[in-house]
Amino acid sequence: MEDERRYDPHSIEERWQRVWETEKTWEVPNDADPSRTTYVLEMLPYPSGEPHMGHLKNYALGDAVAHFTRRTGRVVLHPMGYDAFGLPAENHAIKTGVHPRESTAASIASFQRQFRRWGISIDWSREFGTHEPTYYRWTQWLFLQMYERGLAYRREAAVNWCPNDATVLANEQVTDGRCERCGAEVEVRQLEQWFLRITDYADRLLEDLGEIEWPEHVKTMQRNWIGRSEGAEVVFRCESAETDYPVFTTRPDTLFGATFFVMAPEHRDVLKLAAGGEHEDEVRAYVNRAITESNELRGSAERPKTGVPLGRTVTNPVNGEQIPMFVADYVLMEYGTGAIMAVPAHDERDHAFALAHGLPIKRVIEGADPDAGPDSDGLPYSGEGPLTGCGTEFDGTHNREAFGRIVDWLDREGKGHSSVNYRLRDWLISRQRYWGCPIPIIHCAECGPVPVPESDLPVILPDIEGYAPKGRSPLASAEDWVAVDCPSCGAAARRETDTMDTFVDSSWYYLRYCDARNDEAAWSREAVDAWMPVSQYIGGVEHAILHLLYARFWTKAMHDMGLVGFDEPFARLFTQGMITRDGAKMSKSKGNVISPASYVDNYGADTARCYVLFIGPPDQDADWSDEGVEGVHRFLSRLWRLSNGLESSGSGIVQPESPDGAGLELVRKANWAIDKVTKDMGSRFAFNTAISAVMELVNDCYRLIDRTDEESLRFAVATAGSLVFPFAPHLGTEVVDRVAGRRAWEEPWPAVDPTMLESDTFELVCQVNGKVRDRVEAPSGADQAALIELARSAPNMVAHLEGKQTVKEVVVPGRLVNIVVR
RNA sequence: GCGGCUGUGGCGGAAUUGGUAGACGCGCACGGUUCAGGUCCGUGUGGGGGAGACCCCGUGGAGGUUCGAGUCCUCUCAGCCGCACCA
Repeated sequence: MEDERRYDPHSIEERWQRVWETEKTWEVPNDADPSRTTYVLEMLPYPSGEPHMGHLKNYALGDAVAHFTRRTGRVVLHPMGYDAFGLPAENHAIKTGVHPRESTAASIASFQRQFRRWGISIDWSREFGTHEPTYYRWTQWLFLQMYERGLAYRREAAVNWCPNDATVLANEQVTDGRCERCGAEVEVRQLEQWFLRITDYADRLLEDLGEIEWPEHVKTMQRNWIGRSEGAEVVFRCESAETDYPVFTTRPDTLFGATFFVMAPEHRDVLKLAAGGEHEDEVRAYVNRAITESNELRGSAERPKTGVPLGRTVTNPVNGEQIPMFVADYVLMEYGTGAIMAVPAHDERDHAFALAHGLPIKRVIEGADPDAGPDSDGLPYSGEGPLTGCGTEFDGTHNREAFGRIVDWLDREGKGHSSVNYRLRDWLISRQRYWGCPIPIIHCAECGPVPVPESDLPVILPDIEGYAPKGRSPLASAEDWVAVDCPSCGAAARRETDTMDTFVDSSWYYLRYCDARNDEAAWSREAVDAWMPVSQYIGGVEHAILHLLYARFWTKAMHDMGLVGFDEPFARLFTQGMITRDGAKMSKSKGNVISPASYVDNYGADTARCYVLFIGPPDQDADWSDEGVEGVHRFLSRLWRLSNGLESSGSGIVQPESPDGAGLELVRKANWAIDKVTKDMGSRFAFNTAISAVMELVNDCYRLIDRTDEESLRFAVATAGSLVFPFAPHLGTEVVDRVAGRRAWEEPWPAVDPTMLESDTFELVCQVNGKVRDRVEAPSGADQAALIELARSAPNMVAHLEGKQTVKEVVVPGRLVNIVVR
């Protein structure tokens, strides 16, 4: 019934998966010799529904790297876990009433099944989900370590508020200023929130980008996100209020051109300054409107510049001029000091505001904006040039020089100093959500926030009645859980009811894998130092900023606490491209979603895995094609049929002593393939060309099969199996087993026989004036003169050289001769 | 607006250091196997010209450097992504 001549991936794959499962082939010890360890890690999946094509690509990539690395003699840690807390499971619970724990467990089970069917080489002894108390106990512990060192703190902040669902939203839940779920316009509310002090690490996060091998565009994105600006803090005094107001500016060289002064609506002195003045009511109304408006609305640069005068002035420290104060929503409280000096001649925004409010525009740098019309004054001009119109010795000085001199002057006068500012904000980690890690803090009326004692960890996430948001954290409804005694004074107190952002969970999971079953500590320093940093991290670009920045920050914080001995978590990073369908992102609404499971059912895991790697360069987006899958399946079938037609040598993969004719050709091709695949895997992520090299080898086997000796063919086929193993581990194993009687994963990576990479002759390309005119067979060792002679005597060369005068002869040994003529 | 990425046959892509453009796969065409279809095997396949040997053109576009450019430089067009009132 069963056709023996037919490649049957399912029986092959199940058979080897059983071996790997029972022998625990991919498990590694915690205390491996650090000089031999390599840590290969793919970003852990968020378990929601079934794995999709992006997962298949991610883990096929990582597994190829892991397999290849193992066979080069390294001990490889290749673990798996689940980023299990998060909003989708909670939203599902709100809709269906099913506890997030149940839907998450179902999804995890599905991921586990699929990963096993795909044959991914995972050390299952280290598996965990971030929602398990044995994991989040340590998330809480680490949070408290940060709290004790002041790295975690609580303050009031503006957060996104959905008036319809009566809940706070995560930034990720706000799309175009609207609530992702109900579509209501999001408001801003001031609430007490927990933050992690990532801004303390801004400079190190920036500098250490130089030490890690990451794609340049990811580093650039992180640099832009951190947004370091150098400038100065300058003090403007408001005499009538007897208060100094510092501002941050990147252009202290334009200080003489400051003609007004603007404060953010959130600035706490705004109402006080306006009080009693003629604009008091107007200011109050303006501030009230501004602070309830969405960031989305306020953030637009195209928006007209509005604002209200405060009815007071400040003194420009360099010239003593009194300039008017305003409140305007284009100034952000979160950046700098929440107040700015406005230089309308040299700043686009200040210019727009000055025009709208009839304020003076004073040029202090010579130059004109190139985009300004010929009849305009060329303002606002933000370029460089000499200073002008200051009425001091600075006039005529180039602004670059004036920058430093003005800052020095301010410093001497006690009116300012050089300063650095960052775009990066502290990381807001509290979420008014149920399905997350509880923040281990107890609020006591007497003692304030008190950490939960270490011995009481973990603070278990309690079961609750309803998940629907009611204007406060869902956990607040678990009265029995919330009410506790203060660990410090024993008085009645209440637990913190916010949970942590899920990015906290995923900021340290890679450390836990190193020592996943430790119930005494988050990890032992020895285990972590043996494996970390991750040698190769692989995941989607969508995490280029948040996850990858948070994890770097976390590692640096752990390093400073002495918990780890390194301060970058991921030495090398690879970001994979998306798999699209008909050129578009797969989504349920487009109806173009295809699942890996159906392809694994139809063609086997090896075909599905090979195809996602063959489809194109892995860092680029690639479009899925069913015909392409069949092509890869055909290739694997052809390799299987070759192995099926051969008797096993039972003695390993052995290159024949001295093959000749077709046999020699095959042995050479096999060595060429070894060389090609090794280079493609070892020095770049070129899986697509590596697979095509094995295809070429297989094609040559078919081409030469009738003329070659069996030993050479066996060597070529076994080599093909051995080389394809990292991409198609089951078939690779099957072929090496059948033909050579060895277990592919235990075989060292094949070594090239350099003598087989060379041949006696090569094809010499003959050019005249850079154009190919002929090709001739040339001996490999021939010298330049001999090559020129050969080229000149090639038939079509003779025709092109006839009657021409030679100007120059260029020889590239082993490749070509180019004769330049007139 | 700022920053980044990508443009190569009918399609996905290859060309690692400036040295034969189009490897490999898909698709298509023809032939073989087969009762037939499919499978499988083989041959061909950038465009144009020529009976043919061959010739011309060709890597988004325009220039440039070079004996030689998909690759380096300048300008430019198109598409995608990230950030965006950050003083």
